[in-house]
Amino acid sequence: MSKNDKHKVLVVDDEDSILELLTYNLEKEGYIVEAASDGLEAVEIAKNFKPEVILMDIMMPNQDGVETCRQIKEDKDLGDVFVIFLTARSEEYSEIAAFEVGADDYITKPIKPRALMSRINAYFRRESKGKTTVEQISSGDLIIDKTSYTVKLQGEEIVLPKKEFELLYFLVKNPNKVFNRDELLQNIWGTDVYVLARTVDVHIRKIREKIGDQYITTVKGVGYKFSVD
Amino acid sequence: MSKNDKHKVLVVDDEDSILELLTYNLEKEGYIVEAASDGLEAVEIAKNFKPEVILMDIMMPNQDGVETCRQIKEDKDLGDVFVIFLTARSEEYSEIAAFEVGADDYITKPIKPRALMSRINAYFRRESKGKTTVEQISSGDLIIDKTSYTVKLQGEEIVLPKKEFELLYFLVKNPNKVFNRDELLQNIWGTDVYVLARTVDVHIRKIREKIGDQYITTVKGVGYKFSVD
DNA sequence: TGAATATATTAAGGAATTGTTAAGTTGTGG
DNA sequence: CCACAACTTAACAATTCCTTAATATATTCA
Repeated sequence: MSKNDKHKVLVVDDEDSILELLTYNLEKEGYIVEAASDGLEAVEIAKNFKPEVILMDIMMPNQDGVETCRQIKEDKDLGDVFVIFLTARSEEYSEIAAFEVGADDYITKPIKPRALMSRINAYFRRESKGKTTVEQISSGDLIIDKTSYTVKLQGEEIVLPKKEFELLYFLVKNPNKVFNRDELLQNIWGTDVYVLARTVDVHIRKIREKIGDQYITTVKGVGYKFSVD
Repeated sequence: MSKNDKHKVLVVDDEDSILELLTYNLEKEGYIVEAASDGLEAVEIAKNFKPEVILMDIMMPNQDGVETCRQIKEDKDLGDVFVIFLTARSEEYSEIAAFEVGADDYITKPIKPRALMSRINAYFRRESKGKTTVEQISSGDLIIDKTSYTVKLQGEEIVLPKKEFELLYFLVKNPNKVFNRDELLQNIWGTDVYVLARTVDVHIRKIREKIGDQYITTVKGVGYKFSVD
């Protein structure tokens, strides 16, 4: 997962050891994590934190997971959060009760970190798929295809490395618009990656080397743009 | 789903809680649902109810799912019903036994309502369109035959092991599209199998060893794709 | 024009990703 | 129960990519 599209997950459990386990693994995968140790706290945190996924124990003191889920699902600001219950196999909570209040999935304890991560990753992957990003754009004699990471130039197919491709893709998506190096870094490298602005130059050169000099124009003192007549 | 094209689903399981869960979710989606709690009852109900889909546990008292499925498939009035087995992962029932008696799909417990529904909905969507299951696809000088798990390459026939074949098949079915390792795992290994992403590399290498390096392209930092001009 | 500033180019080191091999595991059929 | 094949994991090698830095070239403006 790239650094600039971090997802937010709220974990809720009354056992500290479980919270730690979940938090540790999720953060290792690059998620932003907050933790709550009962249902009341969970609702409070959720309101501000606005997580995309909540991992929550069903059995908790103060307020159980089912009730907490209902409250969260009723809140129109939080309503489309994805709620995953953690249940011990022995627990006699009815699955129906959980799904009636809008739970989306459940995972039985004991928690296997790898399985959990794969499931959460899968969720975010599904989510991001639905969005209609234009996968292929063309400009003049260039065809740029994100699904294959290739650039087609007069019939010839060129595979670009990730950064080069994304840089070119970004410029082509915004034709004739000039971006300075910092803007390009923000958009392609991400907000929390710190590399020198000059790095952009090198990538621009590599792209030009492969597709020719006529597409990307340098605007001195400002930055670069993709030129289209 | 509109009222006049409601579909009929029969659910069969010896655990009441599962029956309830399935019934609840299916009815919420607009299906007409009947329930049976063992194989004998299932056959009885099926004869009158004439469901289009049967969701059935494999392990049941009185008469197990495999035997029940066989009986249903032999009945000429019910023969083209779509049978989906529910299996606990731990169960030692072989997939082969199930498919030999005509099962069409299977789902491993624990049941995730959302995933199940999307699978059933997908089934009915396919049905209404008229199904075309492609068993053989070819690309360039490669012919890939799913019925025999073989790849024909310039006349020479190569038998691939299951995982290798399915991986190649998937890539060929989506030519020029890059998939990252997680996507490949999800699509070939399944959503609830948890193996390391690097396992994909090894399989890719084995495929390349057998068919040559020119077909599968590595897109560094992204994943793999099957390249076609 | 010449100094100052900005970009282009190249090369090199390090970081990250992938390739490859081999050993351990599991499952299957004889 | 053994032998074999398939699958998974782990370790290490090879490669590619990214970043930096150093130098060259180009542009701007006094």
